[in-house]
Amino acid sequence: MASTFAILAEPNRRAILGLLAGAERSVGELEERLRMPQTSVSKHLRVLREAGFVEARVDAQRRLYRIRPEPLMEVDAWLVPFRHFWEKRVDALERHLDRMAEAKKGKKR
Amino acid sequence: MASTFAILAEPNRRAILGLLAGAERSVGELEERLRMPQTSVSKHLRVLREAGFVEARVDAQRRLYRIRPEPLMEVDAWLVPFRHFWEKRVDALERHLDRMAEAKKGKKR
DNA sequence: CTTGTATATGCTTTATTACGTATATACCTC
DNA sequence: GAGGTATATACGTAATAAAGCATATACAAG
Repeated sequence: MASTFAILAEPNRRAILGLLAGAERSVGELEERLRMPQTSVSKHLRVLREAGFVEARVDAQRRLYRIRPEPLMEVDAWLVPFRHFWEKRVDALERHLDRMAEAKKGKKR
Repeated sequence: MASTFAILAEPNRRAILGLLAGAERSVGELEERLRMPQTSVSKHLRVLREAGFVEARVDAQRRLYRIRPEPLMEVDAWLVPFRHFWEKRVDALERHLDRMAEAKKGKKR
Protein backbone atom coordinates (compact mmCIF):
# COMPACT_ATOMS: atom_id res chain seq x y z
CA MET A 1 0.00 0.00 0.00
CA ALA A 2 3.00 2.27 -0.17
CA SER A 3 1.90 5.66 -1.43
CA THR A 4 3.39 7.57 -4.28
CA PHE A 5 5.21 9.83 -1.86
CA ALA A 6 6.57 6.98 0.23
CA ILE A 7 8.14 5.57 -2.89
CA LEU A 8 9.69 8.89 -3.81
CA ALA A 9 11.05 9.22 -0.29
CA GLU A 10 13.95 6.95 -1.19
CA PRO A 11 16.81 9.00 -2.69
CA ASN A 12 18.15 6.22 -4.89
CA ARG A 13 14.74 5.77 -6.42
CA ARG A 14 14.55 9.46 -7.22
CA ALA A 15 18.00 9.19 -8.77
CA ILE A 16 16.83 6.31 -10.94
CA LEU A 17 13.79 8.27 -12.07
CA GLY A 18 16.03 11.25 -12.77
CA LEU A 19 18.16 9.20 -15.13
CA LEU A 20 15.13 7.71 -16.82
CA ALA A 21 13.66 11.15 -17.34
CA GLY A 22 16.18 11.70 -20.11
CA ALA A 23 16.23 8.29 -21.72
CA GLU A 24 15.31 4.66 -21.51
CA ARG A 25 18.11 2.76 -19.75
CA SER A 26 19.14 -0.77 -18.89
CA VAL A 27 19.68 -1.98 -15.34
CA GLY A 28 23.40 -2.14 -16.00
CA GLU A 29 23.54 1.48 -17.11
CA LEU A 30 21.73 2.57 -13.98
CA GLU A 31 24.03 0.46 -11.85
CA GLU A 32 27.08 2.05 -13.42
CA ARG A 33 25.90 5.64 -13.38
CA LEU A 34 24.59 5.49 -9.84
CA ARG A 35 27.49 3.41 -8.54
CA MET A 36 25.23 1.14 -6.57
CA PRO A 37 25.03 -2.65 -6.40
CA GLN A 38 22.96 -4.33 -9.08
CA THR A 39 20.72 -6.09 -6.58
CA SER A 40 19.89 -2.77 -5.07
CA VAL A 41 19.03 -1.25 -8.43
CA SER A 42 16.84 -4.22 -9.29
CA LYS A 43 15.03 -4.05 -6.00
CA HIS A 44 14.31 -0.35 -6.36
CA LEU A 45 13.17 -0.92 -9.92
CA ARG A 46 10.78 -3.55 -8.69
CA VAL A 47 9.23 -1.11 -6.27
CA LEU A 48 9.01 1.55 -8.95
CA ARG A 49 7.56 -0.91 -11.44
CA GLU A 50 4.91 -2.24 -9.07
CA ALA A 51 3.89 1.31 -8.24
CA GLY A 52 3.61 2.23 -11.91
CA PHE A 53 6.49 4.72 -12.06
CA VAL A 54 8.39 2.72 -14.67
CA GLU A 55 7.91 -0.09 -17.11
CA ALA A 56 10.41 -2.42 -18.70
CA ARG A 57 10.83 -3.80 -22.16
CA VAL A 58 12.91 -6.87 -22.84
CA ASP A 59 15.97 -6.74 -25.05
CA ALA A 60 17.71 -10.13 -24.98
CA GLN A 61 19.12 -10.46 -21.45
CA ARG A 62 18.64 -6.81 -20.77
CA ARG A 63 15.60 -4.96 -19.51
CA LEU A 64 15.22 -1.43 -20.74
CA TYR A 65 13.33 0.70 -18.29
CA ARG A 66 11.40 3.85 -19.02
CA ILE A 67 9.20 6.31 -17.17
CA ARG A 68 5.46 5.92 -16.84
CA PRO A 69 4.12 9.36 -16.02
CA GLU A 70 0.92 8.58 -14.13
CA PRO A 71 2.19 8.55 -10.54
CA LEU A 72 4.20 11.70 -11.11
CA MET A 73 1.11 13.33 -12.52
CA GLU A 74 -0.58 12.51 -9.23
CA VAL A 75 2.12 14.39 -7.39
CA ASP A 76 1.66 17.29 -9.77
CA ALA A 77 -2.06 17.22 -9.08
CA TRP A 78 -1.51 17.06 -5.33
CA LEU A 79 0.41 20.30 -5.53
CA VAL A 80 -2.46 22.18 -7.12
CA PRO A 81 -4.05 23.52 -3.91
CA PHE A 82 -0.67 24.89 -2.85
CA ARG A 83 0.45 26.55 -6.04
CA HIS A 84 -1.25 29.84 -5.27
CA PHE A 85 1.34 30.32 -2.53
CA TRP A 86 4.05 30.87 -5.09
CA GLU A 87 2.51 31.17 -8.55
CA LYS A 88 1.27 34.72 -8.74
CA ARG A 89 2.35 35.84 -12.16
CA VAL A 90 2.67 32.44 -13.78
CA ASP A 91 -1.11 32.28 -13.58
CA ALA A 92 -1.28 35.30 -15.79
CA LEU A 93 1.09 33.71 -18.27
CA GLU A 94 -0.97 30.55 -18.41
CA ARG A 95 -4.13 32.48 -19.04
CA HIS A 96 -2.29 34.23 -21.83
CA LEU A 97 -1.18 30.95 -23.40
CA ASP A 98 -4.68 29.56 -23.14
CA ARG A 99 -6.03 32.61 -24.92
CA MET A 100 -3.50 32.15 -27.70
CA ALA A 101 -4.39 28.51 -28.09
CA GLU A 102 -8.03 29.49 -28.40
CA ALA A 103 -7.18 32.12 -30.98
CA LYS A 104 -5.34 29.50 -33.02
CA LYS A 105 -8.35 27.20 -33.02
CA GLY A 106 -10.51 30.04 -34.21
CA LYS A 107 -8.25 30.89 -37.14
CA LYS A 108 -8.14 27.34 -38.40
CA ARG A 109 -11.79 27.33 -39.36
CA MET B 1 18.17 14.68 7.41
CA ALA B 2 14.69 13.58 6.38
CA SER B 3 14.06 14.74 2.85
CA THR B 4 11.11 16.72 1.64
CA PHE B 5 9.60 13.60 0.13
CA ALA B 6 10.12 11.50 3.25
CA ILE B 7 8.13 14.05 5.18
CA LEU B 8 5.33 14.02 2.63
CA ALA B 9 5.27 10.24 2.73
CA GLU B 10 3.20 10.34 5.92
CA PRO B 11 -0.52 10.54 5.05
CA ASN B 12 -1.53 12.45 8.18
CA ARG B 13 1.06 15.09 7.42
CA ARG B 14 -0.30 15.48 3.90
CA ALA B 15 -3.77 15.80 5.39
CA ILE B 16 -2.55 18.55 7.71
CA LEU B 17 -0.97 20.41 4.83
CA GLY B 18 -4.18 19.98 2.86
CA LEU B 19 -6.17 21.68 5.57
CA LEU B 20 -3.62 24.45 5.93
CA ALA B 21 -3.69 25.03 2.19
CA GLY B 22 -7.06 26.72 2.62
CA ALA B 23 -6.51 28.58 5.86
CA GLU B 24 -4.40 29.10 8.92
CA ARG B 25 -5.58 26.74 11.68
CA SER B 26 -4.96 25.97 15.33
CA VAL B 27 -3.78 22.61 16.58
CA GLY B 28 -7.22 22.00 18.07
CA GLU B 29 -8.94 22.59 14.76
CA LEU B 30 -6.63 20.14 13.03
CA GLU B 31 -7.16 17.61 15.79
CA GLU B 32 -10.91 17.89 15.42
CA ARG B 33 -11.08 17.85 11.63
CA LEU B 34 -8.65 14.99 11.23
CA ARG B 35 -10.03 13.04 14.20
CA MET B 36 -6.58 12.19 15.46
CA PRO B 37 -5.06 12.49 18.93
CA GLN B 38 -3.62 15.87 19.83
CA THR B 39 -0.19 14.48 20.62
CA SER B 40 -0.07 13.00 17.19
CA VAL B 41 -1.03 16.27 15.54
CA SER B 42 1.59 18.12 17.55
CA LYS B 43 4.29 15.66 16.68
CA HIS B 44 3.53 15.83 12.98
CA LEU B 45 3.45 19.60 13.18
CA ARG B 46 6.85 19.56 14.75
CA VAL B 47 8.23 17.56 11.88
CA LEU B 48 6.56 19.84 9.35
CA ARG B 49 7.79 22.92 11.18
CA GLU B 50 11.38 21.76 11.43
CA ALA B 51 11.37 20.95 7.73
CA GLY B 52 9.99 24.36 6.86
CA PHE B 53 6.60 23.25 5.55
CA VAL B 54 4.69 25.27 8.14
CA GLU B 55 5.21 28.02 10.65
CA ALA B 56 3.26 28.92 13.75
CA ARG B 57 2.14 32.16 15.25
CA VAL B 58 1.14 32.43 18.88
CA ASP B 59 -2.35 33.48 19.90
CA ALA B 60 -2.70 33.18 23.70
CA GLN B 61 -2.55 29.45 24.44
CA ARG B 62 -3.15 28.57 20.84
CA ARG B 63 -0.68 28.19 18.01
CA LEU B 64 -1.98 29.09 14.59
CA TYR B 65 -0.20 27.19 11.88
CA ARG B 66 0.15 28.19 8.25
CA ILE B 67 1.88 26.94 5.13
CA ARG B 68 5.38 27.93 4.14
CA PRO B 69 5.67 27.24 0.43
CA GLU B 70 9.41 26.67 -0.02
CA PRO B 71 9.61 22.88 0.41
CA LEU B 72 6.58 22.37 -1.81
CA MET B 73 8.21 24.54 -4.43
CA GLU B 74 11.13 22.13 -4.31
CA VAL B 75 8.80 19.30 -5.15
CA ASP B 76 7.38 21.34 -7.98
CA ALA B 77 10.89 21.98 -9.26
CA TRP B 78 11.80 18.32 -8.97
CA LEU B 79 8.96 17.47 -11.32
CA VAL B 80 10.25 19.72 -14.08
CA PRO B 81 12.32 17.10 -15.95
CA PHE B 82 9.28 14.83 -16.04
CA ARG B 83 6.61 17.24 -17.15
CA HIS B 84 7.24 16.70 -20.84
CA PHE B 85 5.81 13.21 -20.38
CA TRP B 86 2.34 14.58 -19.87
CA GLU B 87 2.35 18.21 -20.85
CA LYS B 88 1.95 17.82 -24.57
CA ARG B 89 -0.35 20.78 -24.94
CA VAL B 90 2.26 23.35 -24.00
CA ASP B 91 4.91 21.61 -26.07
CA ALA B 92 2.69 21.62 -29.10
CA LEU B 93 1.89 25.25 -28.59
CA GLU B 94 5.55 26.08 -28.32
CA ARG B 95 6.35 24.24 -31.52
CA HIS B 96 3.50 26.02 -33.18
CA LEU B 97 4.77 29.41 -32.09
CA ASP B 98 8.22 28.51 -33.37
CA ARG B 99 6.79 27.52 -36.75
CA MET B 100 4.86 30.75 -36.96
CA ALA B 101 7.97 32.75 -36.18
CA GLU B 102 9.84 30.89 -38.92
CA ALA B 103 7.06 31.39 -41.41
CA LYS B 104 7.00 35.08 -40.69
CA LYS B 105 10.73 35.36 -41.26
CA GLY B 106 10.37 33.56 -44.58
CA LYS B 107 7.64 35.86 -45.80
CA LYS B 108 9.56 38.96 -44.91
CA ARG B 109 12.25 38.28 -47.46
C1' DC C 1 -2.75 30.78 43.29
C1' DT C 2 -5.80 27.32 41.70
C1' DT C 3 -8.19 25.30 38.02
C1' DG C 4 -9.02 24.62 33.18
C1' DT C 5 -7.55 24.90 28.43
C1' DA C 6 -4.19 24.47 24.64
C1' DT C 7 -0.11 22.52 23.05
C1' DA C 8 4.42 20.14 23.39
C1' DT C 9 7.64 16.42 24.77
C1' DG C 10 9.58 11.83 26.55
C1' DC C 11 9.55 6.93 26.53
C1' DT C 12 8.43 2.34 24.87
C1' DT C 13 6.80 -0.74 21.55
C1' DT C 14 5.91 -2.21 16.96
C1' DA C 15 6.13 -2.20 12.08
C1' DT C 16 8.40 -1.08 7.93
C1' DT C 17 12.13 -0.97 4.94
C1' DA C 18 16.76 -0.64 2.93
C1' DC C 19 20.84 -3.14 2.56
C1' DG C 20 24.20 -7.02 2.10
C1' DT C 21 24.98 -11.63 0.85
C1' DA C 22 23.85 -15.52 -1.50
C1' DT C 23 21.45 -17.65 -5.11
C1' DA C 24 18.20 -18.24 -8.95
C1' DT C 25 16.58 -17.42 -13.71
C1' DA C 26 17.06 -16.18 -18.48
C1' DC C 27 19.40 -15.53 -22.66
C1' DC C 28 23.43 -15.45 -25.66
C1' DT C 29 27.78 -17.44 -27.76
C1' DC C 30 30.71 -20.88 -28.83
C1' DG D 1 25.28 -27.85 -23.48
C1' DA D 2 28.97 -25.16 -21.15
C1' DG D 3 30.25 -20.82 -19.72
C1' DG D 4 29.43 -15.94 -19.57
C1' DT D 5 26.46 -11.94 -19.12
C1' DA D 6 22.28 -9.52 -17.42
C1' DT D 7 18.80 -9.25 -14.14
C1' DA D 8 15.75 -10.87 -10.37
C1' DT D 9 14.65 -12.87 -5.83
C1' DA D 10 15.07 -14.84 -0.90
C1' DC D 11 16.60 -14.28 3.64
C1' DG D 12 18.53 -12.18 7.65
C1' DT D 13 19.74 -7.87 10.03
C1' DA D 14 19.81 -3.23 11.42
C1' DA D 15 17.97 1.32 11.34
C1' DT D 16 13.91 4.42 11.28
C1' DA D 17 9.80 6.16 12.47
C1' DA D 18 4.82 6.23 13.83
C1' DA D 19 1.61 5.50 17.59
C1' DG D 20 0.05 5.19 22.38
C1' DC D 21 0.37 6.77 26.85
C1' DA D 22 1.98 9.61 30.37
C1' DT D 23 3.53 13.97 31.56
C1' DA D 24 5.23 18.70 31.12
C1' DT D 25 4.78 23.64 29.89
C1' DA D 26 2.23 27.86 28.99
C1' DC D 27 -1.42 30.94 29.30
C1' DA D 28 -6.10 32.32 31.09
C1' DA D 29 -9.95 33.10 34.26
C1' DG D 30 -11.79 33.30 38.39
